[in-house]
Amino acid sequence: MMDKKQVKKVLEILHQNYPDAECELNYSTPFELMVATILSAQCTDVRVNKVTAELFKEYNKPEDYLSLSESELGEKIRSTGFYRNKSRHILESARILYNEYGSELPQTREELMKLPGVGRKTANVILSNAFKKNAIAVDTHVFRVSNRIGIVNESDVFKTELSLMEQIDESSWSLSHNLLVLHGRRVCKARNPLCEECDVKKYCLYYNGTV
DNA sequence: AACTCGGGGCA
DNA sequence: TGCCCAGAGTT
Repeated sequence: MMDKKQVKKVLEILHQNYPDAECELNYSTPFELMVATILSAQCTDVRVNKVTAELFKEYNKPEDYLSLSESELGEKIRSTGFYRNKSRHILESARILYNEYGSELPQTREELMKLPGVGRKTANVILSNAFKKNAIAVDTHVFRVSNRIGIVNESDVFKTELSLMEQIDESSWSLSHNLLVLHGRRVCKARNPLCEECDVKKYCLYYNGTV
């Protein structure tokens, strides 16, 4: 496993490759970020962006969802997949936020994870991205890329989250999440990763161990 | 830990 | 046609 100095070097290289990383998940309100992140489960980013761009024109606050039925919202978000579950979760969460939180999102992980459809990953995205709480969200990209390179060596996403917090300075947790996601999407793909055009391959355990 | 939800894009 | 994608909930 890499030491912190090597990790920092890898992240610096990735940052040079992805200067747009800060702009990821830049929704205008925490509620919009929550909805978009719920929609993102097992769905590509371009489709989520396409759906939210249309949806948020009329439905961008919890109260906007109170009069929607599950099937009505389901049709609007159909193309993101799992739309019946997502529709139910979004409507239930909107109702809870309206009734119990004055339409504002809570800022603790415990309260966020009580909202239907909000798991640990989504809660951490909201904390780090909307509230700057310095959480680090581990999705499939972050899990795969950080373990391949050797930034961490863990068997599940929760342990990966804890190890990443040890390996990365707190001030760059949020940025590092975005860098690892972008690298996972564009280069370090789940299947057929583009190792030859990867700029951190010289540091990568996966590349140096298997190729 | 395994299973289910799911439409759309791509080979 | 078959495979895969910004996860979460239930058992």
